[in-house]
Amino acid sequence: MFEFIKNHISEKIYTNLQEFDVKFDVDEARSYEFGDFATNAAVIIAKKRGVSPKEVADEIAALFEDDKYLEASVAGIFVNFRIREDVLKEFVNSSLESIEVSKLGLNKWHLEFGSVNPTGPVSLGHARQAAIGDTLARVLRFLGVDVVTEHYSNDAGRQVNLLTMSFIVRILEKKGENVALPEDAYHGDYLSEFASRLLEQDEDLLDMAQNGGFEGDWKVVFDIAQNLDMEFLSKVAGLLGDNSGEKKENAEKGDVSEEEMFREKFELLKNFIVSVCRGWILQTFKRFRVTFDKVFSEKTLHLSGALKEVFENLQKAELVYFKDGAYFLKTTEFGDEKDRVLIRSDGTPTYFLSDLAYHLDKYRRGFDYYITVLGQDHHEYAQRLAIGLKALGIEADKFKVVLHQFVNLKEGGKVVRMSKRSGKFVTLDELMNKVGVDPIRFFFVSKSNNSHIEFDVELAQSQTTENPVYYIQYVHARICGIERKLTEKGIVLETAFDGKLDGIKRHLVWQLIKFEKALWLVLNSLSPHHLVSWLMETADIFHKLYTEVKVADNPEYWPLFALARKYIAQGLDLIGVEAPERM
RNA sequence: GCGCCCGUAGCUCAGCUGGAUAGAGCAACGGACUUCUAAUCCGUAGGUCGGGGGUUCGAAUCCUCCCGGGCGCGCCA
Repeated sequence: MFEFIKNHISEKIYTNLQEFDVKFDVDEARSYEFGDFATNAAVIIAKKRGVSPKEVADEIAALFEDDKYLEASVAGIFVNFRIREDVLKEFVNSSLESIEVSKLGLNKWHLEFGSVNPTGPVSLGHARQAAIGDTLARVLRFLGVDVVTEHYSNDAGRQVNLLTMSFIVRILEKKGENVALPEDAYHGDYLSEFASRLLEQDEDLLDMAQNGGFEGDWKVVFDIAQNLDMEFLSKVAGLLGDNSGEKKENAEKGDVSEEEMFREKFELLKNFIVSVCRGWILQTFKRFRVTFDKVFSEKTLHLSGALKEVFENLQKAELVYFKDGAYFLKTTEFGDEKDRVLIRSDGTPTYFLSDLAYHLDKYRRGFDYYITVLGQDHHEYAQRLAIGLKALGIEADKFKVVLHQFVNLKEGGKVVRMSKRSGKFVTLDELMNKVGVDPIRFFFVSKSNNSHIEFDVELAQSQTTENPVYYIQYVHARICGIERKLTEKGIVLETAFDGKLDGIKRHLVWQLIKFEKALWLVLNSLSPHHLVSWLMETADIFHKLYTEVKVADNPEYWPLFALARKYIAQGLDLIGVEAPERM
């Protein structure tokens, strides 16, 4: 409806005034008092013609004298439009059937978000990323887009080796060994807990691992854990290349098969603990009402030779050179300030190379757009990635990165520093335990992506009733309450609207029409907060209407309430927040 | 030093593809529950839109400089 009327206005002006080469705006009027829509066409066209804006404004207004949908009025240099009452009524009655919005068409979009190293719990930063990504996915789907959501799991490389090493240390601790956790290891308590549960053969831990993709033999993992010793740990340390000075001399002498066996054990342990962490992460996201169509493992790219292929393609294109023992990509040829390493001097691929392989994989799966939601700290990386994609010769402008600012946690008026490796942070699970899902999902998408968020834990706990999310949910609960009450009394509720649409009642209908505008704003900015603004405004108008119109005495207004509930429920669903029937 | 983002009411933030008196929530103050849930409503108060300059008929919005804050500038991911 919104987009339809908008187009109707501009088309009518273009067609009748024949000003094809000017660009003017048609949008919602600045204030509801002025009208529903407004255009600045008069001032733009007047300037071009060299006449007064008033003259053109009158001309435009005259065009709409017998318009089917609108009545126009001139206010200074603007022309304002009001939708006719019968058109509004028609909107109400058809929307009671189903909410219709202009669709985007048959686009296929790929959305990647909530991608995290499977090395620990979900942090608040990732939670914001997931809330944004999931809301975008829901909105896009509502707009008719074919969406695939994907979680990319960085389960290869040094970080997961470090994780495994930390896990081994924790197991040894449980077995009574006197070991210290290295500085750069993962210090969170969860690994210690997982170690205990593994040694106790806790079935729930196995479940978690299997949810995270573990397919190995659980008994074997248990055996390995049982028989871990300090020697094993020292071999692991060598594997990490921590002490680069003492490159393994034992490799020369050591029994090859023994070395292979050690490797195998290490890989299995790694596979297990990585799967546990990934299962945990996915479980947390699920609780946060975020699910993914696909979980993509970085490791599979290494195993399939995808990295090698990308590297060789770049080599063939003569974009790679060898220097200081490492292979560099000539990103400077594409505007980067310096060239980037693809393969390190120790022969291992960088994250950059595997990420290029990952994006090529996405590209080959064939989408119209590829969205990646990342924290603001990745902004420079995002640019480099775009450059890398150009080097690969794929359509880089189909890839869009949505950056969001951080979540700062405040406790006692102080900003809490969060770091995963130190284990000092508040996790999404903990926060959900404290305040529930709804306030968090709501809060994380209620500000623009570019805006920093200050999350005050105490405030969230102590003042939950003052959270705006309840203001919106209360609309839904109130309407459900009325319906219950009236139905109990045996009052038959109207299913079609034919009352008078004036004052606040008309304002509400207009607000519901603007739902479509809010969705398109989300689409164009890829920032979900516009939808929350709409929800707030809608709740505001509804609560006013509620005090003004007593449906019990005026049952003819019931369809307006029913419609408000429908829209509020839809809006809340799109941001992943529940619409309760009572509060 | 370079790059990205931010600076709007006491607090947290909308508004930024230029337009008509700058908005909301919270906090403050004063009212409204024998009436569909007061987790609500009505009212009051609160702003040189960080600062200077520029473009324009018109700037919170665009350009530029300055000040202040966050983040990033690895053969980490």
